[in-house]
Amino acid sequence: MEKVTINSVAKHAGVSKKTVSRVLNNEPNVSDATREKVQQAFKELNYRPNPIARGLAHNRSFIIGCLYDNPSKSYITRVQSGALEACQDRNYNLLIHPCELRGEPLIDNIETLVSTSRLDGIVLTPPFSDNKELVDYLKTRNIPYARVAPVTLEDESISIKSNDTQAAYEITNLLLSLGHKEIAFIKGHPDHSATEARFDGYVKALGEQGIAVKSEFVAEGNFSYHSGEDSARQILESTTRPSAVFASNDYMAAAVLKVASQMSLKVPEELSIAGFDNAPIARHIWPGLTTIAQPVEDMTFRAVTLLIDKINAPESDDIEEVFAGKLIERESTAQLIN
Amino acid sequence: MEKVTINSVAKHAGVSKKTVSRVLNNEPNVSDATREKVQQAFKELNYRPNPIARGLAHNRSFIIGCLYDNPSKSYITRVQSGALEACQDRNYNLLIHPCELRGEPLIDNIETLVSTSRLDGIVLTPPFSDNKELVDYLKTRNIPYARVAPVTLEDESISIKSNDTQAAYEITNLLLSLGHKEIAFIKGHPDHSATEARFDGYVKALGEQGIAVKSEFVAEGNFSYHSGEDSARQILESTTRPSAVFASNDYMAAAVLKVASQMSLKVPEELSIAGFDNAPIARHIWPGLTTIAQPVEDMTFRAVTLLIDKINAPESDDIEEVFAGKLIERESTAQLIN
DNA sequence: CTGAAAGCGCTTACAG
DNA sequence: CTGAAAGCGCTTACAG
Repeated sequence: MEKVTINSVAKHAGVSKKTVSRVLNNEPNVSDATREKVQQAFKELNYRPNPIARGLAHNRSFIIGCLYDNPSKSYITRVQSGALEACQDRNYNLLIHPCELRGEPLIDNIETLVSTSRLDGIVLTPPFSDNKELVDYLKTRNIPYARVAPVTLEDESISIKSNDTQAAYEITNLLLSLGHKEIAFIKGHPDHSATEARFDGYVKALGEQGIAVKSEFVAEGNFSYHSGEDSARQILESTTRPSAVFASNDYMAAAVLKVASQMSLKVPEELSIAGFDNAPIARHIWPGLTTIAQPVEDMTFRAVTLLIDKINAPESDDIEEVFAGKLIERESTAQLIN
Repeated sequence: MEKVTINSVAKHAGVSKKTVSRVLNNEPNVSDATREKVQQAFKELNYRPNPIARGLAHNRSFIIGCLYDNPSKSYITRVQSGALEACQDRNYNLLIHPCELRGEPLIDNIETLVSTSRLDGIVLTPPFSDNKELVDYLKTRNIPYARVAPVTLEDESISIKSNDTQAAYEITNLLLSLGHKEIAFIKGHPDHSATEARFDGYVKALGEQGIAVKSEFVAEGNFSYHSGEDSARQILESTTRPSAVFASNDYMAAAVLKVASQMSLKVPEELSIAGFDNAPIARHIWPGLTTIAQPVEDMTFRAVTLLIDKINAPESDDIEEVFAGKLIERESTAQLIN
């Protein structure tokens, strides 16, 4: 295949390459006749602009980086899918960058990423969305970024929030309305600020019913299946066993279900279980998990879209939006039987 | 931040930019003294070569595309993780390209991808690894590619194979050795050639024991959880119920477990279940699934590594390697009780 | 062993 | 409305 460049097109259309460039970028100041002639040439030669050359001239890479450190593969896939869609809409590429928060020095790692890949912008997912050090670094380096689901860190930047506290409040209220009073809670990873947010919702709902939070009913998990197992044992083997467990993600909730099976506790008859996230496993196990569905794809799509807009109009205002989660009732929760 | 380019380095080190370029690319013909001077300048200025400029000059993008259409998110994540590692080792970037085999015209889609992103190479995962049309297109376009887990399509190219037939044979033999004779099978998606390969292993193992394959024990799934559910109902509600079900991936096996629970069939006491892939769900449900672990990350890592080598030495021979799967026994299979 | 020139395919000022 | 020149940051021939 002979290379088709802006020069071939210019020659073919009998205009200068600058004019071709103008048509390419939908700039004004081209006569309709010329524009059509050039577009005709595009078609006839099957011309595709070379993004690398364009990137060099613009000093842009048209690449967005996506930073994550999350144990949930389904979460990551959903994040990617939303980010990818937003990139494709605007002719950007997506670079994925898994990275351990507690691994090698974070800032060094990101510094290398940014300078070797010349990212135009970066989208932060939990737990990075709340990482002050990182956000500060990006700010001083003047690298555009957007945050997905930040919780604790207030920051003037594109922020697409979820309302974890409200969602956890709703799911706890569901359990309360089913007659449960002894409701245990399994916390997530301490590095993720959603952990506290979800716990707050649980505490708030109990508080409104005048129910005290019992420390033996609160276990420290870390969002992993394994931690859910340990937490479930600790909770279910305590002398006063709860009638419901609210695990702050679905993996841990699935682990509670496993432990319950092993202890021959029937779910939901003898134990109600609720999760969070609506991960695939929530509907792939039996009984299916009552949980909160977060619009993860939509949130990431929005974050990346706003990020790209920002890159192209740096003066624009930073936007903060909240996307609500949705309660999904499945078979793992039921009315308390006395 | 002032931009640090090859020119700044050259000025700082008191040499020409060509010499800097030579040091950068580890070319010979530079005196040790000069080389050190330049490297010193790299450090002092904290110089990072601009890959876009390099790409333009080389007519290279240093980007590898990863093509997939797979219902299993965990499979995709594992593929990505292996590919990413290989790319990072060699300073390439990874572009992910989910794509529906039966969606918009495949070749058009890939044509657009290749020409807009200027991929240097592309790694094909199932079901694309066996897609003759696609492989032919890449060949005529002279785009380097590597195939992960191809089965049916013979092709002179980098191919990292798994041995699905052998693995399915082993898992069927395990069930047979546990005393099972009535073993049902759930097939995968007809577009994936692993589907037939796995079925072949099942047929072979039964054949060696003189057991006929009963058509009512073979269900047509498509690798999705939902298809597993339908298949499980069909099989378990038949008049002569099997004592074991071998589903050709773990999602479908998990669905069999769900249906068994709903029918109050105890697993593994009354029904043994085996899966394939060792997806996370295999150990996240209870009882855990007996399955085959494939070294997916290693396979993809190897494929991408060889692909990048090939890009840099187009004359090199194409390599074909086979990676074996490993049988993992968990709680979902047990000795047949009469 | 080292460098000046030209070029990769596009764009941004600047002219007209 | 259109174009000739210079440049993005690097590399590939070609000289010396």
